[in-house]
Amino acid sequence: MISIAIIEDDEDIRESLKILIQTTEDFTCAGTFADAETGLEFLTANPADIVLMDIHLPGMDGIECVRQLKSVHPEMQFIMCTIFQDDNSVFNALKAGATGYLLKNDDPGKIIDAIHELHAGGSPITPQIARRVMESFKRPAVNDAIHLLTKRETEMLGLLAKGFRYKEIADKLCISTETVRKHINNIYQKLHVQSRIEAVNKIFGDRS
Amino acid sequence: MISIAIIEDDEDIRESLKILIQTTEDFTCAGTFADAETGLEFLTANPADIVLMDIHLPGMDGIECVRQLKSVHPEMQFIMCTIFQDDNSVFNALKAGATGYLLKNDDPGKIIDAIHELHAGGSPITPQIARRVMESFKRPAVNDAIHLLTKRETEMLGLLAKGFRYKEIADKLCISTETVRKHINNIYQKLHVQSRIEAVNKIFGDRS
DNA sequence: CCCACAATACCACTTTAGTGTGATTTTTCT
DNA sequence: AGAAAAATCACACTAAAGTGGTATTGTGGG
Repeated sequence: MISIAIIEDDEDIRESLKILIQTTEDFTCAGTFADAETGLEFLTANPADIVLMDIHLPGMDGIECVRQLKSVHPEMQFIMCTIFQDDNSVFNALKAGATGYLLKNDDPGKIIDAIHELHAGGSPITPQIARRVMESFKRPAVNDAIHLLTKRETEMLGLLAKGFRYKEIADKLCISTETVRKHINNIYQKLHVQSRIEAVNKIFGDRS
Repeated sequence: MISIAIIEDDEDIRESLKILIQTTEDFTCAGTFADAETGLEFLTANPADIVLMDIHLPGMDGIECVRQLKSVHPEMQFIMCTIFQDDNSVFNALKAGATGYLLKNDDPGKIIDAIHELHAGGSPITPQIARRVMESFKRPAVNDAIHLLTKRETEMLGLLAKGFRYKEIADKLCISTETVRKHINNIYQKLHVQSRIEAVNKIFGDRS
């Protein structure tokens, strides 16, 4: 039995979804809420398996609500519901922790499918959204600057990135720490940086 | 007109795909190749719009081939072809730069659809693969360990991650470098690390 | 064959980072 | 108001990292 909660401000849609879920085998409705705050409060204490979450809500929006619930119950799954496919909102929702989404005017069968798909470990999203996710995930592939480095230097950089000391790198590669030092110096010159973390950021990309 | 190249070692499949493409409106076949090396050489000089790439090939595999071609022609798109849905290979192919994939026993219509979808800016992948991509993209959102840190410490860590020296951080925040040193020491103790890069990796996640 | 480059190694020296301890002030929470 | 946590500063010391120069060996490309 999959427990499903609904957070949706439009009463008609909310009730339709509720009925749809209640009349579907294996699905049970864990509660319906008209705003993020109420839903957040209830679901924090009584987690559901899956939440159908409207993106546009009065007060706190659905994306923020996902973020907060996800931080408390990481295993809870979210499907975002929107009127139209606003790529950006959906994308942000995915970043916040949602796993899928559907359009409010999708037919009931599709909604049921999406929930099943999600519960089976899939991610109900359109190819367009998939592409955006993929593009942002396929991080800048590693900066072009890496081509400036030799094989050995690249290897060094990898170990540097992992936080090994010169001595440890030297032992690992069976060379002297002086050689390690030299290689790393060459790397810094090529990349125009003067510390380990700058080199790593330059090649593998910044975070934070 | 969309030009499509095929790299596939099985002659029957290769020819079927070729015929499928040649007989479809708007599609033209830019060449067929039985191995990655030949395809790589030709396509480097004569880029196609889309490449249907087998994953398992004699010699260089399709994933490496994608990686190399993508580095030379970033705009070239790739659809991986596999016999069965080997999640891991597909996932690696996506990391290497492929945008979609299909199964060799998908029916012709589905193959045509996938190509159109790709060309239209979508990403033909199954929900299962989408989920994996999403999960790795939605990276641990910042390690839980960060909750151990105070506001000021988190701020420090952010600057540390960017590669600022203690002195620079001190100037930026108008405090003494001794204070900076102290904060950072506290961070290291809380995270059980003993260097800047380890702390950064612990919180923001490793790369490479 | 020779040159350029990569990889190896050493030394001397400076700077930055990290450790240990202690103390004062400000905030925050109860 | 009072205790706890956070933020501030200082000093002494050690360990690592980074800089600059020099030299040898092997290897691949012209």
